[in-house]
Amino acid sequence: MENKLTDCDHRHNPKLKGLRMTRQRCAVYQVLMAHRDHPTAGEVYDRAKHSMPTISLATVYNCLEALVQHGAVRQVNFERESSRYCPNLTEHGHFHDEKSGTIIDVPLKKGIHLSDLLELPAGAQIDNLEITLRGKIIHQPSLTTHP
Amino acid sequence: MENKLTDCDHRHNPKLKGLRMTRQRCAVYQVLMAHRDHPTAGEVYDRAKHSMPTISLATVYNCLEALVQHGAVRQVNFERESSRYCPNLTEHGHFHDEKSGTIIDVPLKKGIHLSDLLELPAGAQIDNLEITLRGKIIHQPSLTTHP
DNA sequence: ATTGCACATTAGAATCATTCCAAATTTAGA
DNA sequence: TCTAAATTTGGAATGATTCTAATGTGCAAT
Ligand SMILES: [Mn+2]
Ligand SMILES: [Mn+2]
Ligand SMILES: [Zn+2]
Ligand SMILES: [Zn+2]
Repeated sequence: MENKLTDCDHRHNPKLKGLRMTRQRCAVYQVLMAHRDHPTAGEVYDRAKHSMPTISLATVYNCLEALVQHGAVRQVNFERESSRYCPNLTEHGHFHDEKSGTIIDVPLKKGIHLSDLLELPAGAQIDNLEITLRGKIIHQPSLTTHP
Repeated sequence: MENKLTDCDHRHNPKLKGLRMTRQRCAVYQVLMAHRDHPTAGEVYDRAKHSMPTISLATVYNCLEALVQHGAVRQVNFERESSRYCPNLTEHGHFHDEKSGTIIDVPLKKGIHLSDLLELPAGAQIDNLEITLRGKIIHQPSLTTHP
């Protein structure tokens, strides 16, 4: 995937409106948008160095924090592992496949209300919800037959 | 709440069956059962020292790990904060009240299936589910009137 | 009740993701 | 262009957790 300069241009990307844009933030943002997976800060650092060999790890942490605060990307945590960063802004949880180590986005079904699922505390105003799943992908024998 | 010696006795507590019981594991387990809140390892350490002043922090970590592996307590993580430990073995999520810092158990409603809520990946076998909420408790003005 | 040994405890050192620091640089609006 | 405020940077600091290796103990089998 090419680096589109407009990715980091406020005029074309409303998600970044109001966030002061630096070369470094642009590079970090493009790293996340390019693969749409869930890299750690260290992995973002490695990828960002391709287009900007002088960027520092501290800056990658700073940029990721700015993007998260701004709501342009999400931070994802599994147990006590390194934080990961997610470019998918739709409501979703995360499935960690223990076999492959992959993290898979798990969309919430439409029209589901939290109060349908949980006995929420009275007066609770929910600012943030995180749903995390761990397990294995079992290969189902295909039901279709090969003639 | 009193320390009941039988808390850590395999004959009276099936949750600990098969787990080799030491004075330290008993003390740590009793700490968790006594308050039924969500202390960090450091907080468990401080409390355990009341009944066993010589216990070490490394041992508290070891005991907590053993109890978690055994399924006798649960480990709970919020973002990158210190792990917390939970004695409630029923299916529930956790609400972190940003005002008070308290963590409140949030029971799952009966008869809810994950597949009702999430578009699970095909063939996913879920070994672990974590639901984490962050927010504030808003005090509702009471609807009852005082004469 | 004794014994043997696999497993547990302990203090302290090591790890390592993340945050902090303070000096140099850059952004973006006036 | 000029300036103030924000950002970047390399390196040091932090802090929760894990590791190490010496010592101690639970408990099943005798
Ligand atoms: Mn993994
Ligand atoms: Mn808090
Ligand atoms: Zn995601
Ligand atoms: Zn709980």
